[in-house]
Amino acid sequence: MATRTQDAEPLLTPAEVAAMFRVDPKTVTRWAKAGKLTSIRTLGGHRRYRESEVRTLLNGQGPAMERVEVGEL
Amino acid sequence: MATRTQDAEPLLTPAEVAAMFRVDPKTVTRWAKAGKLTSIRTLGGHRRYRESEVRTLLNGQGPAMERVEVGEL
DNA sequence: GACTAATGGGGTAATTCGGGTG
DNA sequence: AGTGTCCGAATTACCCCATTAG
Repeated sequence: MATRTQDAEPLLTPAEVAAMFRVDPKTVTRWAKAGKLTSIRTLGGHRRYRESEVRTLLNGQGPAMERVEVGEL
Repeated sequence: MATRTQDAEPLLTPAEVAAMFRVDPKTVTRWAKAGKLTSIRTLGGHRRYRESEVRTLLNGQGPAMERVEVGEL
């Protein structure tokens, strides 16, 4: 492999994840506690979530999934 | 902190969609099970619906097909 | 150090799920 | 085939306040 120097991994705050799932930030916290979401804790104890994982979960289970069947609007 | 993530579409809760259609939330669930509505499940199993799709269906005429934003892969 | 906004933790209602029935 | 209601169980939403983030 290569460079294990710096991985700029986009992290999301609970409010961001909650907005994407249309749920309460507290609910996202419960998911993290339940182990359904990978939570990265700050030094103060707050949680941060990986944007890549959140997007994957939002799409259901397929990262390489996209469709371009645009109809009329 | 300020919003660096705008990859989320507006979602609606079953109660919201049910109120818009004047039906029971259970009926909305049946529509989702029948494939007439795109349902996005939360990590807890609850369903969320796309606000854009619901609006399109409310308008009546068009099919259940709407444009999907293809992210940057 | 002080400030505003958000988060964590706990606890309690409200909603939703799933199946079965009218 | 489609919808409304019943039930039990699970999940989620909103209340409090102390701490953390920036």
